Amino acid sequence: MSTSVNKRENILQSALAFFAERGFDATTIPMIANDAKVGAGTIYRYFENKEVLVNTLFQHYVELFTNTLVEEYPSDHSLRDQFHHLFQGMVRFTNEHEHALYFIKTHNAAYFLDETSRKQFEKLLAILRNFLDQGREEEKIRDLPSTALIAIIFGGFLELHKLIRAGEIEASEELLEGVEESCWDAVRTHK
Amino acid sequence: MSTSVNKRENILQSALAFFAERGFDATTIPMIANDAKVGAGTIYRYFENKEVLVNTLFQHYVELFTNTLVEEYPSDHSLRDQFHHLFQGMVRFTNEHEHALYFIKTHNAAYFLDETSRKQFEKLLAILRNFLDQGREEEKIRDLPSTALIAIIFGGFLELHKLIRAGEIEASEELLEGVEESCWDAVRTHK
Amino acid sequence: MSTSVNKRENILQSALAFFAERGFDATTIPMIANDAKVGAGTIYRYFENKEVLVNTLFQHYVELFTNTLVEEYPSDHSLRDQFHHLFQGMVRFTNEHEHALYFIKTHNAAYFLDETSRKQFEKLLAILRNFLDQGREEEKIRDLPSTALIAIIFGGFLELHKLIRAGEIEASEELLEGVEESCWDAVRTHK
Amino acid sequence: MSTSVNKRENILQSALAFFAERGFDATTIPMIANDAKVGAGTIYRYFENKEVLVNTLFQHYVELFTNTLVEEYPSDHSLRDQFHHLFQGMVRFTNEHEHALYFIKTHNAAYFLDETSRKQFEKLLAILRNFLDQGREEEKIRDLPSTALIAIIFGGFLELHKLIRAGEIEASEELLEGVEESCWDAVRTHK
DNA sequence: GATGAATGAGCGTTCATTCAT
DNA sequence: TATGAATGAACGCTCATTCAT
Repeated sequence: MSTSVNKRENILQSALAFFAERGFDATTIPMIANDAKVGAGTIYRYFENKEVLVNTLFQHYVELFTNTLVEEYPSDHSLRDQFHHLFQGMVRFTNEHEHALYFIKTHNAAYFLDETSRKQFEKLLAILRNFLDQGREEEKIRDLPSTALIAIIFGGFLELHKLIRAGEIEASEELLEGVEESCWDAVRTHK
Repeated sequence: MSTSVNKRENILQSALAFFAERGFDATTIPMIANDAKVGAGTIYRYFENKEVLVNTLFQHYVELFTNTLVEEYPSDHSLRDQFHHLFQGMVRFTNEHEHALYFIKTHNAAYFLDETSRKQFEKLLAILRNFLDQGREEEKIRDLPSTALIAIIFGGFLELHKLIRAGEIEASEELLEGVEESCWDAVRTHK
Repeated sequence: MSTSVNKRENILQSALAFFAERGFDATTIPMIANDAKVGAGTIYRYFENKEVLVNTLFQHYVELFTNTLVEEYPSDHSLRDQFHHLFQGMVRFTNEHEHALYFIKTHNAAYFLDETSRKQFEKLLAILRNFLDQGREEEKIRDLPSTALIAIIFGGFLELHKLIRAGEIEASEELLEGVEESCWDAVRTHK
Repeated sequence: MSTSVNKRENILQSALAFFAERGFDATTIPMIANDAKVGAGTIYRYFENKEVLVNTLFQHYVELFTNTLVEEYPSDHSLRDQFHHLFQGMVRFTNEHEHALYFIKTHNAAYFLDETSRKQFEKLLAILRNFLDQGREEEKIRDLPSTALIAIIFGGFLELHKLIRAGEIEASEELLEGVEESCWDAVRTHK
């Protein structure tokens, strides 16, 4: 039981790391099994097949990320504060789950995602969209489709994250503040 | 004669579309052959193997994109004009080559790229880096690593492009102007 | 456990028979798998690839044959007795391993043999060469290159063996004694 | 016409060299076509397929060799002289057709030979068998199956020939005389 | 429940053969 | 007649998945 939970968790962690680093298609079940220190067959006791595994992983982390963004959401603070909360959520989530956001980003349009995964991802987008739509009504956010703005924030942050992961730049406090400011300037109106 | 050119071109176009949509590893030679309406073996008359095919494609489009950015570059105009030139280059290139930029973005760090491909891609980055470094000296561009800013522009634009390709938003003149402005605001200093 | 050993052994036996009968290039993995009653993939659990399989087989039987020739070698008997020992070794080895010597003969110069295989085969030749060189010093063996004499014995015996395997002649005690005498007369001096 | 004859001849010569050096299965049609300086398709104007080509070649050279042995056969000379004639025939044939005898030897039991080829080869053996049977009646040839004796001569001579081809020993007059004597001693009775 | 040996579908690739030119 | 571009069957090999232990 406790063993089982651990095994399942080990499998998920190993799979996450490989999917993020090499992608779903370049990752083999033996690789995951080996890294998770379980038999290859054991993976199939916890996950029907490789696609179920990747969807489970995707849904889990999208939900976790969604919760991170939603928790203690400062609805009654300024729009800038709300943006800060969201951006900090990204940062914190990435710190806590090294591979998760990059995995989500590189696999969110993949051919093997099922309905549930796509819907889960939609829910995440909805939160960001709500924020932006509200801001646009107040004329504090640009009159561009929310999806486009999300793309800029998400895309920017995650390409940055990729560089940090690759060791090409260092994730200092200053850098992150600068990037947050940059993203905010990308999104807000400059009357 | 003309047939051969067409076959080679068909293979390249089919491969580009699949690589962009599913990635290199998830794309099989039979998929490409079928889509290009040639026999599987025919692909090997034009390309030594799958890796040569993907490198050929990568180098071709990185070079084409680089040329697009470099052509008629307004060196003596304002930084904003230069940015416009670069952004318009992206837009034009993407209009002319639907899958190319997305393919470049999703494969530029792939394990199967050869030296030439990597160097070719470095040349492209150098152009963008030069632009940003120059602007930073003039204190018109934020004091963030160029790679990070490139990530924001590239990432933002391409996530947007992905949405356009997916048909979720429409690529109107206004939208693109708005996104350009948004990217510019992400990158420039706001005294 | 015992199953695994058997599978490996079955694969080796099937491969040996095909390699001897049709040659390495004309033998396909599916042929071997089918004959050994294993899945094609199973072969790769035991042998890294087809070349490793053929080299394993080659080395195994060359060593076995070498040992057969060396065991209880009558160094202090007459040259004729030594020849008898070697010839009997060939006969016995061929009786115990139907296809092995023919396989060795037809593949000993093949392009796919690795260093170890070549060295192993050299060791076998060295034994025969030593015997002949010693005899030539005593002027009991013809003054022809040892390699040439080995070729005559080996070639003669194995062409004979081929006929026996093909069922065209029967391997009686008398026949073998006659052939031994014939080979000995081919090799020795007739003062 | 003359061109055609040449093309056909070129194809046969190139095929012979490759078959002798690498074997039938390791030889590709493009290899032959390239070496013969004809298009790959051209080969199929002269030979229905690869197997017909190899059978044509086999039959041609077996017949040629047979004729070499039969020509000017000294029926009324001594057995030893007849043997000399046969052995000289082998030598001469090998000098005139570098790859032919080795090709015949390495392919005479191949799975792809047709009925005609096998019969042709049988005819060649019959000549040698006749010689031996006659000698045995006179009690000048050992009482061993003719096929076995042929195997010794053929096997010995051709293993020797292989060494010469490989450059491991030189084909001097003396060597050949010595080998002939050796073969003769292998075959004759030593009352 | 956990394992990993075994499987075979399907991959990338080669090459005998065909056929439009 | 001669060609070589094109084909697809079949190769060697990998790996998701199964199942006896």
